[in-house]
Amino acid sequence: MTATLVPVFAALGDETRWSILAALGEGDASASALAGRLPVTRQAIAKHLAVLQEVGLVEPVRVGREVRYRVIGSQLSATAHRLDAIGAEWDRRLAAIKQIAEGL
Amino acid sequence: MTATLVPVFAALGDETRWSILAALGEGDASASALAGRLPVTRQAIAKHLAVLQEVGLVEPVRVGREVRYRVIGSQLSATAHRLDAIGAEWDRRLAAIKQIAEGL
DNA sequence: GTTTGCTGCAACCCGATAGTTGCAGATCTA
DNA sequence: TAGATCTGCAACTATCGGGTTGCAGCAAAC
Repeated sequence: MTATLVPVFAALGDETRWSILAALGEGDASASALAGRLPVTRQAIAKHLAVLQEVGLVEPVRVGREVRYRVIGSQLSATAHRLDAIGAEWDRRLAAIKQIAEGL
Repeated sequence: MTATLVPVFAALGDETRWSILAALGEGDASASALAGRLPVTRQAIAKHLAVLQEVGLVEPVRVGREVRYRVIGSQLSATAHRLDAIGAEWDRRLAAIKQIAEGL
């Protein structure tokens, strides 16, 4: 269902990919259309879109002869919640360790 | 204050780094100590710790002649919340676009 | 004061990946 | 049918990053 967490972060760890996501945020667009707005080649964008699709952050939609891509915001939210849970767990555990260390 | 978002994700996009974070979750440890538990060299771990420190996910603590590292869970939570906000914003905007597209 | 153990720096290797150009195939339009 | 566009595949380059080994420096222990 949801992709494993780490590859999602790897996908999000690239500026160009965020530019693409930002551009897609203003409406679905094809790789060619995005190439007009961003300072990289269509093929480079196509590769990035493949990566984003792989981890479920984006989804292709055929419209005639072109392939538009749409951002899946819920995947972003899901990832955020999993990360938040981990962060909270860490704080909890570290607090426990700290108490032990303080001799309580 | 909080590091820019993208480098944090880049830091979280590596399995070994998660192993290190997980190991640190059971208590602060030095690079040498971690090298005993993980299947990589001390220097490799040192590099990873430098990356993690750079983005504020981890914090060094001198203890005598060794340098222990501690996870900063709150940074993880902060990142999660920023990501969640972005995801929600995206969903909101895309819903609006969808309504427009449906002629409403 | 010598030995032990931990840190830090530098050079190096290699695989992954961001980016490019070029071309072939498919599809809409005139 | 011909021409214009958009996609997809392949080859190639170059940089980055994860990992290694080796060595020098320094703090603790004995």
